[in-house]
Amino acid sequence: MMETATRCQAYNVFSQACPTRMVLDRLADKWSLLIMDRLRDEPVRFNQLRRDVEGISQKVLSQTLKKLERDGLVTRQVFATVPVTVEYALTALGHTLSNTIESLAHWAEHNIDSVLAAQREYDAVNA
Amino acid sequence: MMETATRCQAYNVFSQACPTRMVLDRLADKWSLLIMDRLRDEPVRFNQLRRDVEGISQKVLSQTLKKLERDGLVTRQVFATVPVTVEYALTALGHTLSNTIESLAHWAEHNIDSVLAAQREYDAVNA
DNA sequence: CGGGATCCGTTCCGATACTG
DNA sequence: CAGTATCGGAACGGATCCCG
Repeated sequence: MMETATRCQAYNVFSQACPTRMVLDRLADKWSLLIMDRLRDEPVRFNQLRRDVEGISQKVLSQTLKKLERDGLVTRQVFATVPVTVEYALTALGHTLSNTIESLAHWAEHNIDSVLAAQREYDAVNA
Repeated sequence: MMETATRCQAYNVFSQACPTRMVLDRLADKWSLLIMDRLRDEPVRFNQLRRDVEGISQKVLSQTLKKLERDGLVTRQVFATVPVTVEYALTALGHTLSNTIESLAHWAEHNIDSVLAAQREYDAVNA
């Protein structure tokens, strides 16, 4: 388990060279987790994804999907219809991650009120 | 549970107005999760945090801590020593989130090899 | 020690236009 | 339908200087 030279020790998770941090850095953007969450239950086509993940531009969607595909989390399948159809889906690896994403979403759902309350209080004090 | 007007339904997690997305947007930056992970076990002072979370600048650390404090995830305690001492720590709310963060870190630790392999393969094909 | 203020390059990102 | 290419503004983020 610890034979990989680049793998960080537990006490060194914060080092820049730590691969865990590399993964975290890659996923900690505005859209990646959201897109993966949308793909959790079914394959989705490009423009459908664009409509469902509200607010994302087509450029950024394209870029993000490419990164997720490169990381082995998402597959891109082209169907030779006219016009062409492209389906994006989670890989097996992607599915293992989506469980964690869901727990993050659940935390947010359950604690949004506390967060909003804290923000209001903070803003009231720091007027 | 669903009485809050701004809370999204399960089928609408991707809407911009969804509070779950607001929380996700806030945490999905380069440093927030990393800082919270460092605070998991003990309160940490500003410059110690700066040293431990490798690569973060003092400006960005300061900004990120302020946001985390505003969200009610982190507390800031000032001690009137000379020179002044400031300790950052997780709130109770912050601790409930840190469990999820840890599972994300564990996923990364366990699957980094698969991700790196996928990247190499992708780069080889798209030369 | 724990920041704030400023400057400045880079990256991000949205809008628009175009293509197979 | 599923993208790519280009442009320009906005936001991010690092380096430096300064202060209580």
